[in-house]
Amino acid sequence: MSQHALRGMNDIRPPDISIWHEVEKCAHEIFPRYLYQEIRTPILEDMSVFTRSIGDTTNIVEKEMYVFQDRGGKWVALRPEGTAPVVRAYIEHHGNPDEVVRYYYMGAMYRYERPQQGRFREFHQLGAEVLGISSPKLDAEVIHMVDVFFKHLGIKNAVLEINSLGCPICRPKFLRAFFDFLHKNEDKLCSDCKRRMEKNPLRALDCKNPGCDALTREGPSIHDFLCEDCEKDFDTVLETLGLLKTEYKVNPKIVRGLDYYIKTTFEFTSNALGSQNAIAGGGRYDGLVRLMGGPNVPAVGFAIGLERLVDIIKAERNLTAPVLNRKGLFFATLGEKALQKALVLAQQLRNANIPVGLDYEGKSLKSQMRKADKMGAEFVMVIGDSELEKNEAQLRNMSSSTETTISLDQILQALQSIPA
RNA sequence: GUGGGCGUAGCUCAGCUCGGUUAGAGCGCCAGGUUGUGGCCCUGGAGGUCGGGGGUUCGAAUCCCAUAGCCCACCCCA
Repeated sequence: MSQHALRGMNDIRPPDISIWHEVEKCAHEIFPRYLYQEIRTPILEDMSVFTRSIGDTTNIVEKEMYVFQDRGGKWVALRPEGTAPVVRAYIEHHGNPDEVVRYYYMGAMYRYERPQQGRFREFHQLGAEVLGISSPKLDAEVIHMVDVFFKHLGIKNAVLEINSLGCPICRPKFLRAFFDFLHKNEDKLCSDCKRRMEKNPLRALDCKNPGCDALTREGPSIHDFLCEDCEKDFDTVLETLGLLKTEYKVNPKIVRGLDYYIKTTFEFTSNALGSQNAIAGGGRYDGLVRLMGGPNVPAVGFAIGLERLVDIIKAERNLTAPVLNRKGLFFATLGEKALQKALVLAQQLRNANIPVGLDYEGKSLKSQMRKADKMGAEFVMVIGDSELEKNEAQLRNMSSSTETTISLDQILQALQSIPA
C-alpha cells in the first residue's frame, strides 16, 4: 500500500469499464437524435467561472472547490460541475442570441468532500445544455430525453420528481412567507435547519429530519406563490410530459443546490443506491448566461452522475450471470519458426478486426491452450513443424472441441466463412 | 467539518478475547500430471514490512498510544 490513488479518486478498470463504454455509447447515440452536439471543455477554469455562477453561499463554492494559484499567480479551479464551463464556452463562441445551441458533455468533476457510497472527490457527469429556447415544452423534452436514455440502458427503478422554484418575480414572496413560517416554528426545527433558516431557507425543505419534514409540509408551498407565468409554464411542462408518456411525481421539496436555477427543476432518484440516491438533476437557468457576461439567453440543462448510474446498472443486472461468448483466435505455436509465422499471420487477422493472442515465450502447448481458454478465444490455431512444412495448421474450435486442417494462406477466408 | 466501523497474500477472509516455535484457508495466478491440445480433477510453486510509527514485554498480527488511510452516515449533492 505504498502508493494509493488520492482519497475519493478511483481507477475505473475491467470489468466495470465495459459498462462505462456502454453508457458512453448510448449517450453518443441518443443525444444527437435530439440535435445535441458534444463539447469538451477544460477541466481547469478561472475560479470566477464558478464563483460567479454557482453562488457564493453554496456549499460547492464555500468549501468544496479545488482551488489554487497557478504558476502565474492566477486563481484557478478544477470544475465542480459542468454547466458553468459550457455557458462560458457558449459566450466565448456564439455571438448571436437568436441562435439555438445544444451541447452535451461528459467528463470528470471535482469536489473536495468526504467520500461515501456514490460520492467521490473525482466523479463523472454526463450532461446537456440547451441555450436559446424559453419554451417550457423544451423543459419537458429535455427531461423526457433523460428518461429515454435511462430506459435505453435498461434502468427500471429511476423515479422522476419535478418542481417549480418560481422566478425572480415570485420566488422572493415565497421566501419571505417561508422564512416567517420557519421563524414562527423555530423551536420545532432541528439545529441544522435553524442555521439554514438564515442563510438559505429553501434548504430546510430538503431536510430529512422527520420533524422538519413534517413541519415544512404544513408550511407555505411554492406553488401557492407562483406568478401567472410560472404557473402556466409549470402546467405546460407537466402537460407535455404527459404527452410524451414520461411518468413524474410533483415534489414541492425538490430544491437544487446551485443558485442559478429558476422555474423547472427536477431530479431522478433510485432506490438501488445508498443515501446518495440522486442520479440526475437539472432545471432551467434563464438568468445565468447574462450573469456570466453574455446576452440574455434562456437555458435548460441537466447532469447525470455516472458513478451512480453504473452502480445502478450493476445492481439491476447482478441477478443474471454474465454469459461469456467466445471470440477471437489464439495461435499456439511449437518452435521458433512457427512463432515467427504466427506473429505475421496475427497482424493480418488483427487488420481484419479479429482479436488475436499468442504466446511469445515458447511455453508448453498445454500452457498455451490454457492461455487461449482464459482469453476466451473462439479458435486456437496450432502450428508446429509438420504443419509448417505443409503450410497448414490445425484449427480448433474451443466450444465444440473439434479440429480441422486448413491452409495457412486461407486463414482469413476460413474464419470468415464460419458463421459467428 | 462531525460521528461510527474497518485494516493480515492480487481478491474474500480465519488467527487477535487468554501475547510464545518457519502467519493460514478458499478463490485467483504460475507450473507439472499427457516432452502436440483448454475447461473438470490431482500435485506442487510463487506471493505477506500482519497499513506505517512508537510503547509495554524475554517475546507483539495479538495488549496500549498516537498518526495516515479505507468504508458508512451526517452535511451537501451527481
